[in-house]
Amino acid sequence: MMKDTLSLDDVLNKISEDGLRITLPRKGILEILFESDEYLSADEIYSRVHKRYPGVGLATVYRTLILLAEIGVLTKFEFGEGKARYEIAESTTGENHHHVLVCTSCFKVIKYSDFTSDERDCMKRNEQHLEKTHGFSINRHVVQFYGVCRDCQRS
Amino acid sequence: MMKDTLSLDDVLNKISEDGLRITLPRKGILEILFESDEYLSADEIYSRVHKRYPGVGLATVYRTLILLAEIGVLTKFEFGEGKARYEIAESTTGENHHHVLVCTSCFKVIKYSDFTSDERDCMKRNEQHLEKTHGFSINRHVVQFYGVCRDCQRS
DNA sequence: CTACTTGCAAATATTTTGCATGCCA
DNA sequence: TGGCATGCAAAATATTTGCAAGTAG
Repeated sequence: MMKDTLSLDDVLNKISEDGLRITLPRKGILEILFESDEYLSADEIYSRVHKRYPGVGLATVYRTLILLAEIGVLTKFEFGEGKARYEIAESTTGENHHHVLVCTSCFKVIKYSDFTSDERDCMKRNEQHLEKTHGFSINRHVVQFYGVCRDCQRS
Repeated sequence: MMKDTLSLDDVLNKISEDGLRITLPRKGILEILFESDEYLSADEIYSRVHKRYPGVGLATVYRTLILLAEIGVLTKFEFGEGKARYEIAESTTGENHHHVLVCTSCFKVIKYSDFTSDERDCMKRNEQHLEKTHGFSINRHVVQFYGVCRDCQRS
């Protein structure tokens, strides 16, 4: 039985197990991602990593993000801004549900976890139903509510 | 009480009511969108419109999509491909829920409407809860299940 | 008429790729 | 040491913008 949340060491182990190399850019990028509790874009990650480890280049950030998403330790999101954002996956195997509130005016993203247990049950039932009826193997799901936040409503 | 689904005429009326002009490019783009039941990207819309009305340019397509999304007759989506896709909104005022199954391998998008009524109720309850607790004014929501489709599982 | 729209080309923004060099295991 | 990784620059994509010319109302 796997832990609920991934640690930096879990990820480094996973990288090794997959026959990939643990390098400074990879560690740096993971540090930044683990330190942040927000969805980060590639250039945000780049500027933070590059400040700490000046050798690291933008192309490596992109390549690393793709690779980490492929091995399941990162999740990629898009919120209508025209660029992707990333976050450490909750786990490589278990639940990966991402429920957010997005402001279409300022692109603030609020993750909410105060959903009722029936939302969870409902999504679970649905996932099983869809896997069966459509022959999909489902890995994760995303629930996004789009609207205008309190601050933007005032202006 | 408004109709459930938007017609081309509804949209043209809305454009006029908003003080905007009804032009050939705008009509052409709307024709294409109404004829398709899939999510279309800007360049897909462009090539179809341009074939029918050779004068229409790509920049106009982009500008029109932004404008139509702003007045609420189009909805913009992103499925992790790195580009946006658009669809006629279900209505300018009522329910705008979009539930899909996305293949992360081939980017096939399946809209499903065979969700149980409790999924609908659940989302509705949640929406109201979130509006209250976070002060958002919510316009629409998106539910996306990501996985691998039957065809891609074979390869 | 007049101001909203358009087409085209140029500018941005984001992401990907080629290739010689670097460095982890 | 061998081959995966990296950095840089260039390329590929996607989207936006400036501006003169067109046209709907």
